[in-house]
Amino acid sequence: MLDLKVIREHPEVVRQAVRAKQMPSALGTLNQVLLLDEEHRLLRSDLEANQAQRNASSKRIGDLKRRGEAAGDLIREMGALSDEVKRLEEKSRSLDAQLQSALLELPNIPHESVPYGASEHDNRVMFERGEKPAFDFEAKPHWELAAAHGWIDLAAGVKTTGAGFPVFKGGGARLLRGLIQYCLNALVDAGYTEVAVPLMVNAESATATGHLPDKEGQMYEVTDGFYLIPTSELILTGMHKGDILDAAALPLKYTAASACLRREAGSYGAHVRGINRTHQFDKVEMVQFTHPDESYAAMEAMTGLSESLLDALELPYRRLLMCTGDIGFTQAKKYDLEVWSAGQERWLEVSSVSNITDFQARRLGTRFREGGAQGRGKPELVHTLNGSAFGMARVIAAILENYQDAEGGVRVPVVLRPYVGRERLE
RNA sequence: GGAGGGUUGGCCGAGCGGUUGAAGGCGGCAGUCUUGAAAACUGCAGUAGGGGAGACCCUACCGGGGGUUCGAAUCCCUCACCCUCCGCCA
Repeated sequence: MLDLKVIREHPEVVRQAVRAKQMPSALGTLNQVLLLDEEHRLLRSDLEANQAQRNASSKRIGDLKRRGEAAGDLIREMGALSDEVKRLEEKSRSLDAQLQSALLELPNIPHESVPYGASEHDNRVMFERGEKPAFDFEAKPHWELAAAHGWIDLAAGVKTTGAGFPVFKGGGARLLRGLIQYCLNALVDAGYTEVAVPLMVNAESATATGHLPDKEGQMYEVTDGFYLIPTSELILTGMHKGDILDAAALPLKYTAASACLRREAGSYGAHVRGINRTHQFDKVEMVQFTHPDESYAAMEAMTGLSESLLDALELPYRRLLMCTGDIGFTQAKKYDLEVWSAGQERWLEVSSVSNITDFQARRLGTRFREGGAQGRGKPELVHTLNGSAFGMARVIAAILENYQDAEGGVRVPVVLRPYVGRERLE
């Protein structure tokens, strides 16, 4: 959610942001916000004047009664005033509700370093690192390798659940577990606090993080008002809803491994084959709460950390600076990391690091000050960031494809061997 | 699932429907005293919105939302959460 004050004072900035993010429908929302805000403010000053008079008269009635004097006239007078206050309060509530819901539909403002672009084609490749493997045999895509060895059983997933719910078995399951463990340990070593999260969120948290209102129908909605988490970000970020953090404790850094559940409505075709895109996948996520002045530096550090893991896994990758048209609703700036997948000969997005600035924090009410909740001074909104140290499925796809050998087996990346317990999967 | 009890400021804890934004205590900050510290004493301290050049002033907020009333932290309804007991269960 944006700062209403900023919208009011610099509507042109918001207008430009909405255009850059390719959200023309939000232009109408912006105008609506401006109108509702104007109306609401006028109403409030009227309301408050009436309330002030009501309070003063009530006080006088109290005085008169205490002294045993008659207050009948004043009480009769108050009836009308009180009705008016009630009417204005109701109006104000309704306007505020409309304003709040309109406000939820305005996207975050992109950072000045984000290139303008209409679609994913305008993203910029910042650099490419690592050697693409060269084979003297025909490299297979991961789904063939996995099927041949039973590492990933798509059919079993279809039987028990449905398409897009892969079952990992044997070496595949070991590789998955090893990779998760490796990433978590590395992040804990880098100063992140490990968290084990609930797999469902309530609507309030999902709204605060900007995942609701859910126009794309990305989240699975289940009974009792819960949603299955599309990423542990919702929990890691939502944890500090309403908190006033201690400035000295910033940045707070959290990491969690969790299953992620996404509807991915409308996806089809070759690019979703195998485990390129699934409804359920495991992801190790990082979240930071930072001082506003530190968030862009933190973003670089988070991205660098993810990259160092890819370096260690010896996977070739590249970093993309996402353009205005391809960064998400909540995001001010975003980098994607893509790993080269030798069997498919294409880049797979495995990580995405975003600075949300104060967009979530405002809705969450997550602030900081010297001394924390009991401290002094004005609480100020923190900045939140999130990034993945990988969607596991795609990294596994890339490992299978890049590390395959002529015999149809797959070498295990050196750093994973202690976790997987073997040097080669066959 | 059933039956009770609870939710007040950073924390603990008062609070008859009328000067209660809220006693008291703890903790915090500043000062007096002290060579320094402690103790003691004095003072300052919530959040959000609005007005004013400023001193200040107004409004809302006692778990959330509604209601009763001239007036609600106090009465009523409702929802959420927490605790205790029973049942079920990994």
